[in-house]
Amino acid sequence: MSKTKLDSIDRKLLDLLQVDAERQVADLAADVGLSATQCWRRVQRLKEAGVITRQVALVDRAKVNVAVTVFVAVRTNTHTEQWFNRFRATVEAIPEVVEFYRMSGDVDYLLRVVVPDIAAYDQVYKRLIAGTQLFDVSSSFAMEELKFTTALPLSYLP
Amino acid sequence: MSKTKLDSIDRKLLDLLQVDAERQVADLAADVGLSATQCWRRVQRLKEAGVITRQVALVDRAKVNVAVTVFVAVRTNTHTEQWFNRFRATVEAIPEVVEFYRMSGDVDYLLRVVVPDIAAYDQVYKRLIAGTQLFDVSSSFAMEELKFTTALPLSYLP
DNA sequence: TCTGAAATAGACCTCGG
DNA sequence: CCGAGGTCTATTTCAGA
Repeated sequence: MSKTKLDSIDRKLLDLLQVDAERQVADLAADVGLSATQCWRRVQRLKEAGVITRQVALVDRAKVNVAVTVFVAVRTNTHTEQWFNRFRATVEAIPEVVEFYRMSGDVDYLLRVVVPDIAAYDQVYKRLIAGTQLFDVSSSFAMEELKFTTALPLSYLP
Repeated sequence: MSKTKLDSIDRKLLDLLQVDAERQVADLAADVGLSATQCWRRVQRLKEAGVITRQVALVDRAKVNVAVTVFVAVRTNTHTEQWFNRFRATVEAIPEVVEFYRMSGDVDYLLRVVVPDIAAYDQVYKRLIAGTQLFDVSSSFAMEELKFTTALPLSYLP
């Protein structure tokens, strides 16, 4: 893996592609002031370097009936590797869990879960605690999603 | 907007496209057992119905130097609409904030922020509290991202 | 060596059956 | 509803700087 140096044109391309990956090469080229060929090569390099990992379709949460977001803060008192592996496997097998972090501080793990309603959340909750022994689980419901973007800020480029 | 009924083939298509939107129609068609034309029509309909909202490029967090994730829990004691509008505008203008929810319970708002390091987070923090009067701000750092997916679970389809 | 224009290949999308 | 062909786009090649 080479030292990926990204200049301002790469940055512009990423900015555009993070918002809409369907744009045509010629179109992008015009926006960044490059020939189509050159632009195509840039995008190719960004993919090969692993800067762009992949391209995905985003789906409307309400339209697939998972409008409810729940954050689940988990604390444990069993800090063994065995416990962790089991917990991790449990969580990864639950498709309703879309994010899963190991945290510093008070809470040990934080999960973001998407479900249709509270009843469905209860099912997920049961699956979670069935897998492993948890010390404390605290669920917070999101009332409204005010911002959600997959576009990362590009002001800190290497 | 028509009542979007999604059958098991739509579900399969969404499942595939949520993971990789670059797959070719003929390829998808083979996987779901449809003719290319029919498959193309399905995907088209999913887009027109707004089930698929758009297609984006996902970028490697480490490669663009925002490897650190911070969750910011915000509490306020100024529950006016004017305050909210100001806060919302402040938050939306900060590209480091990638998620922003209004919560029930103890915490009023939850933000997910991505930055290169703690110093950079401090800058974001300052921008946050500069915009509006906040009662309490509590930051938790993620040590490790164990799971992150943009793919929603499709077991609750309408 | 690098650029960009033009050829090629291949996928999308439309249309007739 | 299906497949075949026309059209458009990505990709490669190649001549020139």
